[in-house]
Amino acid sequence: MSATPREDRLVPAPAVRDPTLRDVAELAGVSPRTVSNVVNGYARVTPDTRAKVERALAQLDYQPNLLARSLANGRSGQILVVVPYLDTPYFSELLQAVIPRARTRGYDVLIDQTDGDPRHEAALLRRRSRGLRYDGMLFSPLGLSQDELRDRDQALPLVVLGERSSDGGFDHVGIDDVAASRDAVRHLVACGRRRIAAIGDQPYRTGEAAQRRTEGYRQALAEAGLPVDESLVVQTPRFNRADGARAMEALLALPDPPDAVFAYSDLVALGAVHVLHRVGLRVPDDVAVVGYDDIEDGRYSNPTISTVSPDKAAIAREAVDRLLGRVEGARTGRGEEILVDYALVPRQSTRGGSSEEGRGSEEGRE
Amino acid sequence: MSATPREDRLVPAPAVRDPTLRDVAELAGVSPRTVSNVVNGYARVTPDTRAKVERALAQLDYQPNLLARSLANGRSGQILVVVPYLDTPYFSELLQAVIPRARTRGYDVLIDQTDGDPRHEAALLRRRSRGLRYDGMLFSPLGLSQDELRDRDQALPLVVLGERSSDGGFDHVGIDDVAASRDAVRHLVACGRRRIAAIGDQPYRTGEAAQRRTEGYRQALAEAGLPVDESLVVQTPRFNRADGARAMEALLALPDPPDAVFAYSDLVALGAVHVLHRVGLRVPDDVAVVGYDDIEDGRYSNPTISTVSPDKAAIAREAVDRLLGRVEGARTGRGEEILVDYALVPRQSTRGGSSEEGRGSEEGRE
DNA sequence: TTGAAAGCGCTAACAG
DNA sequence: CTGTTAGCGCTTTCAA
Repeated sequence: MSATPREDRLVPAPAVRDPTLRDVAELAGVSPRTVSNVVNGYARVTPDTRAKVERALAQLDYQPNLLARSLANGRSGQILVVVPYLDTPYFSELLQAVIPRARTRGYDVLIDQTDGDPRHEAALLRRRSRGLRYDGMLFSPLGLSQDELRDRDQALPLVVLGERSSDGGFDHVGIDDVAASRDAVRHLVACGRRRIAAIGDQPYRTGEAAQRRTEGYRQALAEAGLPVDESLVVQTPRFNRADGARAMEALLALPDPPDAVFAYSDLVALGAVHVLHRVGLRVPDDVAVVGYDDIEDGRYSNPTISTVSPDKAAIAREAVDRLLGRVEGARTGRGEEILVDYALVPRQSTRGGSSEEGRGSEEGRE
Repeated sequence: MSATPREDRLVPAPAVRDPTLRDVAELAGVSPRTVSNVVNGYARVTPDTRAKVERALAQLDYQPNLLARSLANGRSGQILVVVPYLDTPYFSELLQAVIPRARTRGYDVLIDQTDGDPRHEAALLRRRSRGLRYDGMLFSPLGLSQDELRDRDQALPLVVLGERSSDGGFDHVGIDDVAASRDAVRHLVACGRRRIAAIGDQPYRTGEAAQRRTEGYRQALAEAGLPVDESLVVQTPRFNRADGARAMEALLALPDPPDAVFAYSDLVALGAVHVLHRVGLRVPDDVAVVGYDDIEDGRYSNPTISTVSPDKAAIAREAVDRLLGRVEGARTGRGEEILVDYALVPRQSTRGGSSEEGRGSEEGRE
C-alpha cells in the first residue's frame, strides 16, 4: 500500500474528501490559524508565509466550508426574504432587485412565501433567531396587523416592506401610499372624470395598506369637490386579476357605473380592463383606469396601464442596506421609516393614443 | 450574587443564550445523546425518559441550531434553485410551485438568478459541492450548451429544467418541445392560416430549446404541405415582451406579412400582440397568435392568448422529488429524462370570441 | 506575526 | 435503551 499524503488512517479514507483548512496548513507548513488569516484577510501576514499559504491554497483548490464557518462565527451569511406570493409580478420584480443587492454585500437569499397566511407569517416572526439559517429577514406581510408585527423575536433583524410603521417597532421601507393614491386620483380628475371608482379597499385590521390608498382616494375627491359615492368603493380580498375582474363586474352592474377606476394594483387594473373589453366598453374612452405598482405587464398590455410607479430599485437597495446594517451591528436603536420615490406614469388607459413611452417622472413625489 | 440555574462561570454569561441540547440534557438528567434521539425520533426511547426529556424541551423552549446540525451530519437541508430571471412569469410561477414542494419534504430553498450569463451559470455548476450551503441544485440554464452542462462537479445532485438531455449526464424534467410546438402550429393551420411566422428561434449552440420549437414548427408546416419561408422565422436574443415586439415589427415590414404567429413564449406573444394593436391590426382576424408557457398574463390579456400549457405543478413535483431522491441517496446512476404532460389551450388570440375558459386539455399529449 | 487549543451545537460510532 | 466521546471545519482567544 503506497503512502498517502495524509496521515495514516485505520480505515481507508473516503474515495475523495475536500481539502480542509488543516490540509492547507499542513501542506504549507503553517498553522490553521495562519491559513485562516490569509483566507479572510484578517491580521497582517508576512509576505513570505502568505505566498506559501497561497500556493498551498491554489494547489489544493481549497474552498472553505461555509457551514463550518457559519457555526463558528455565528453568522449564516444568508437573509430570508418573505413574500406572500412569488408569482405576483410586483414581488418577483422586487426580488429580482433584492437578490443581486444582497449578493454584492456577500449574502445569499432564502425565499419563503406565505400565501398571506397569518399563522405562517406570525410563526416566521416569532421563530427563535439564534441558530437559524438566516441572519435577518426582509418581510412583506399581508395577513398581519401592526400589533401582530410587533409581537416578534426582537433579536432577529427585520425590515418590513409595504406596510406603514409609524412607531419605530421595526424598520420599514415603502412609498407614501396616501400621497401616491391621491396623485393617481387627481390624474383621473384632471382627465375630466367625475364618477371615479376605487377597487381594492379592505376592511380588516390587516388591510391598512389598502386603507391608506382609500384615504388618498377620498382626499383627492374632496379636493376636487366631488362627492364620495360609497357604492363606488369596492372591496377585494386580494389584489389580483380575478379580484379586479369581479369588482369591475360589480361596478358595471350599478345603475350608474363609473367613468374611471382607481385600482389598488396593476393586476387589479388588468382584471378590470379585461372585463371592460369583454362587455365592449372602451378604455379609456368609456372608462379610464389607473393602476398601482408599475409591473411590466402594464407596459405591454392593451391598452397600456397608467400607474403609480414605486422606485423598486430604491426599495430593494434601502431595504437590503438597512437590514444588513442591523445584521452587522452598524445600526441599532429604533426602527426607521424610509420613504422612497415614486412617480405617476400616464399611459393609454387614461390618455388613450397608442404611443409607448418610457418611465415618466411627471408629478413625481417624495 | 444569587445562584444561577446554570453551572457557574468565570465570566458573566451573555445576557441571554439560547438553550442547547446540553442544557436540555442537564435539566432532564439524561445525556445529550438521548435528547438528540427524542428530538429526531431516532432510536426507541423509554416512555418514561421521553416524558422527562420532553418536559425539559418544553420548559426551555428548545429549538435546535440548524447550522450545527448541518455541520455535524453533512446536510444543509437546503436546495438551490437557479433561474435566469426571477421576474419572468414562467419562472416565478414555477418557483411558486417548487418552494412548497421542497418545504413539505423538509427543505428550504435558496434562489439565484443568473441573467442568463454563461460564466455565472458555469461557475455554479463547477462549484465544489461539499461544504456548500445546499445539498442539490435545480437548474434552469440559458447560456450553456449541453456539453457545458456536462462539465460540472458530479458530486452535486443536479436536476435540469427546460433543456433536453438525451445522454444521461443529469436528470432532466420538461415537456416534449418538438411535439408541443408541432401541436401549436397545427392549431394555426387548423384555423385556416397559411403564412405562419415563428418568433424566437436562436442560432447559438446554447439555443437548443429554441431550435426544438423551430423543429416542431417545420414538422407541422411540412405535414400541412406548406412551404417554409425562412423570412418568417425570426430570431430573438431572449423570450421577452420587447423581443416579441421587435420581431413583430420586423415581420410587418415584410412585403408579404404573416397571417399567424407562433411565439416561443407567452411574453413574446404578448409583445407581438402589443405591436399588432398599435398598428391597428386585429387579433386574431388579421393575425392569429399562439404562445408558449401559459402564464397568467395570457389568461387576462386582451385578447387572451392561446398557448402551450406545460403542467407546471408536475414539473415542480417531479423535479423536486428526483433531486431529493438523489440528495437522500434513494436514487443513483445515470440521469433520467422525465417528460411531463402539456396541453394546447386555445383562447381568443386564435379563435376570437370573448368568452373566458379554464385550462382545456384538448389536444393534450404524452 | 504565528501556533496551540478551545469551542460553536449537534450527530453518531461505540460501548455498556 | 442510554451514556461517553469524538468529531464536522472553521474562528479566535491566549501565549509565545
